[in-house]
Amino acid sequence: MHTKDLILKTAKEMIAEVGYHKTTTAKLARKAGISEGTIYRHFSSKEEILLQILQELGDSYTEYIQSLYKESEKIDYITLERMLDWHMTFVDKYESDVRIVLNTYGILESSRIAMAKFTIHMRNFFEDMLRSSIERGHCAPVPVRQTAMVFVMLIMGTARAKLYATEFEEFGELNDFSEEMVKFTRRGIVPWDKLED
Amino acid sequence: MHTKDLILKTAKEMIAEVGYHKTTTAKLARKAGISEGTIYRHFSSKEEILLQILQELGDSYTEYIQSLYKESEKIDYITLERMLDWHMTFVDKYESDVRIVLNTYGILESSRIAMAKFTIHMRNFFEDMLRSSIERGHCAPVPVRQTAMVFVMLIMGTARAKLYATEFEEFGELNDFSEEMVKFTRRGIVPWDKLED
Amino acid sequence: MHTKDLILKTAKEMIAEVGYHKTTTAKLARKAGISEGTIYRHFSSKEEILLQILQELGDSYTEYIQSLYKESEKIDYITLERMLDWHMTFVDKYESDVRIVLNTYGILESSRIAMAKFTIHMRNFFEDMLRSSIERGHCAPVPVRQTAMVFVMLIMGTARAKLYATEFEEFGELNDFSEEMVKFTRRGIVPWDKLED
Amino acid sequence: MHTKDLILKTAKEMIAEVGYHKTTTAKLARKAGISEGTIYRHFSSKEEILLQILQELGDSYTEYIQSLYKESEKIDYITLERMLDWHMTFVDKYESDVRIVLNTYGILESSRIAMAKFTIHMRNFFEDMLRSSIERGHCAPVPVRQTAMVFVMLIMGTARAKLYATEFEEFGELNDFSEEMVKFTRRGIVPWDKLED
DNA sequence: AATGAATGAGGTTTCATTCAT
DNA sequence: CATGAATGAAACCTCATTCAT
Repeated sequence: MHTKDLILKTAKEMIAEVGYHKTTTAKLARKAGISEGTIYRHFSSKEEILLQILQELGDSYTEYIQSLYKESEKIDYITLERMLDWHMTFVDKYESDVRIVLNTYGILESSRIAMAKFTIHMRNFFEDMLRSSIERGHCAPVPVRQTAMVFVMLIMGTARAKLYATEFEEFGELNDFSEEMVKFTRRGIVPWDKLED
Repeated sequence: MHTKDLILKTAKEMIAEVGYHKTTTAKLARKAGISEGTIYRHFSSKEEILLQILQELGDSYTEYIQSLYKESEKIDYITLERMLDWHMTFVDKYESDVRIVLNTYGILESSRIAMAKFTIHMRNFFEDMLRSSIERGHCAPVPVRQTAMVFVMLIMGTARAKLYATEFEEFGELNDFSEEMVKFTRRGIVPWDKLED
Repeated sequence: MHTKDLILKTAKEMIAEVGYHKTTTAKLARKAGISEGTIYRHFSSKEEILLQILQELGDSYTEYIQSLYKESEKIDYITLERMLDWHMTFVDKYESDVRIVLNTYGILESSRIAMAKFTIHMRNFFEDMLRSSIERGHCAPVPVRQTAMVFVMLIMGTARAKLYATEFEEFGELNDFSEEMVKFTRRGIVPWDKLED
Repeated sequence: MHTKDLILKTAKEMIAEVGYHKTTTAKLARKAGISEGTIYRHFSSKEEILLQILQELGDSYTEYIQSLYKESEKIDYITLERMLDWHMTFVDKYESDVRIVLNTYGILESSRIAMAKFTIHMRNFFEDMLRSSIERGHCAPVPVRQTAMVFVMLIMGTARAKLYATEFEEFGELNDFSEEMVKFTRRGIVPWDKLED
C-alpha cells in the first residue's frame, strides 16, 4: 500500500474512533509506523487529511447514487425497502467515514459542507424515486420534497443510532428496528388498504 | 448571577458556537470577564464544565418529560402533533445545549452517555403515549417499541437539521417541512380512512 | 525587572549576537531563565519581540534627534564634529539594537521600514543643520539634500564597520579613522582656505 | 548549463530575494527543476552553497580590482569619478551577490569574513590610487589609509542604499545623489581652488 | 548522476492547569 | 474568593539531510 493511502486509512480509523482533535499527528504517525514528517510530504496539513477523507466519501456517495439510478431503471419499480436498504448498506460499508462526518460536522466548516451535500443528494434521489412511484400509482400523491426530507431525517438519525448503538446495552435492540421503520414509512405513503402485508 | 453560573452560561454559548476544543479556558475567561484561575475555583477541569452542562440538560429534559406526562393526564388524548411539537419546543428552548451534545458526542464518552439517556427517555415517553393511544383506539396497533424509536430518529434528525440548516441556502426550505413530517407520521400510525384532514 | 523587559533584554543580546533565526524561543527562554510558554504571555509571536525592539529603538532615536535640535538652538553654531560625534555616541549607546537592525533588514520587512525611517530622520536633521550653517556662512552653499545623504551613508557605513570591526584584526585600525573622516567631511563642505586647522 | 551552476544561479536569486533562511532546499530544488537529493550530489550542505557564492564573488572582485589596476596604468591619471563609478558598476553587475553578502554577514561567520576581505581589498585599492594621485600632485596630501577607508564607507553605504532604495518612495531620490557624492568627495581631497568645475 | 520518499530533530505556538499574592 | 503570571507538555509543522532505487 502506498504511504499516502496508509496514512488515510490509519487516520480514518483513529478519527472515527477518538475524534479529530484527539487524533494527533504524533499518534497517527506512530500507529501508521511512519515518521511525523512523512505525513507532511503527502498532506499539506492535518486538516487536509480530513478533507481528503470527506472528499473521497463524497465521491463514493455520488457514485453510489448513480448506480442506484441505473438499478432503478432496470427494475420497473423501486420499493421503499430497497431505497432504505441500499442506504443502510452504504452506511455499513463506509462505516468509519460516516462516523467521521458525524463527529466533525460540528467543528469543521468543510465537514458541514460535506454533510450538506450528502443531504441534498439524498433528498434529490428520494424525490425522484417518490415522483416516479406516484406517477405509476404505487404510492399516494404526497408532497415529494417534504416527504423526501422526512426520509433523509430518518436515514440520518438511524445511521447515527446504528453507529453509536454498540456502545450501550440498552441500545442493543436498535438493530432490529429498521424493519419496522420500513413498514412505518410505507404506511406513511401508501394507503393502508393497498398495503400488501 | 453567581460566578459559577456565569461561567456555565458563557461556556454554553462558546461551545455551542465554536465547539469544545476551540473553547479555550483563556477565551472563556476573557468573554466571561473573569480570570482564568477563577474557573478552577468552580470546576476541577475544563471537562467538568461540559459535564455539568450535560448534566443540567439531562435534568431539564427529565423535568420536561415529567411535565409532559402530567399534561397528558389532563387532556384525555395526546395528538401526534403535540408530542412532536413539544419536543421541537424543547429543542428550541435549549438550542445551544442540544447543539453541544450534537457537537461533542463523537469526542466525549460522557456526551455519548448523555445522548443515550435522552434517546431512551424519549423513546419510553413515546412508547407510553403510543400504548395509551392504541388502548383508546386512536391509532392502529403498531409495535410500540420500534415505532417509538422511529419517532426518536425523526426528532433527532430534524433537530440537527434545524440547528445547522441556517448555514446553507439550499437548506432554507427545511424549516417548513416539519408540518409535513407530522402528517406523514400520522399516516404511519393511523389508518388513512380514519384521518380527519 | 519585569518579565517582559527581561525577555526584551535577553532577546536583544541574543539577536545581536547570533541573529534572528538562530535565536530560537527555546534558547531565549533558557537564557532568560523562564519557560517557553511565558514568552507568549508577553508577546504574540517571536516576530513581535523584534518589532518591539525596533519600535523602541525608533522612539529612542526620535527622542535623541529632538534633544539634538534643542542642543543646537542653545549654541549658535554646530560643528560637523558635533553632528557626527553625537551620532556615534548614539550608536555606541544602542549598540546591540543597531546591530539588530543591521542584521535583520535584509530578512524582515519591518526591519527595512525601521531602517528607512532612521535614514530619513537622519537626513532631515543633517539637512536642517547644513541649511542653517550655510545661512550663517559657516559652510559653502552645497546642495543640502544630497550632501546630507552623503553624511548619512558615511554614518551608516561607519556604524556597521565599528560594530563588526572587533572581529577581525585587520580592522583594528578602524576605530581611529573617524577623526580623519570628520576632517575629510569638513573639507567637503568648507572652502579649504577657510579651514581653521 | 551544468547542474551545479544551475543550483548556484538559482540559489543566488532566491537568497538575494528572500534571504538565506527562507531559501529552503525544497524550494530551491523546485525552482531549479531538480530534485532535492541532487543538491547534495554537488554540495555537502546548504551552507556550502552560500560559501561557494561568496567565494565566487570574492574571486570576481579580486579579478575586477586587478583589471582596474591595469586600466589605471594605461591612462596616466585616475579621476575620483572613475574609481567610484567602477565600483558602482561592479555593484550593479553583481547585484544579487552583493545583496547576499549584506543579508548574511550578520548571521554567518563566513559571510563576515568575505565582507572583511572586500573591505580590505577595496581600501588597499583606494590607498594605492590616492597615493599615486598625491605623488602626481593631483590631490592634496591627505592621510591615505583613513581617507581610503572613508571612501569604502561611502561605497558600502551607497551600495546598500541603492539595493534597498526601491522599496520606499521616499528613497526614490537616492539614485541621483551619487553625482553629488563624487563632487563632495573631490572637494574633500582636492583644494577647492584647483577644482575644475 | 539523479531521484524523491522518508526521516527526525527541532521550530513556533497553544493551552489546561497551578500557585503565590 | 479572585487573580493572572508562570508553567511545561504537547500540539502542528518545517526542513536539512539521507538513502534505496
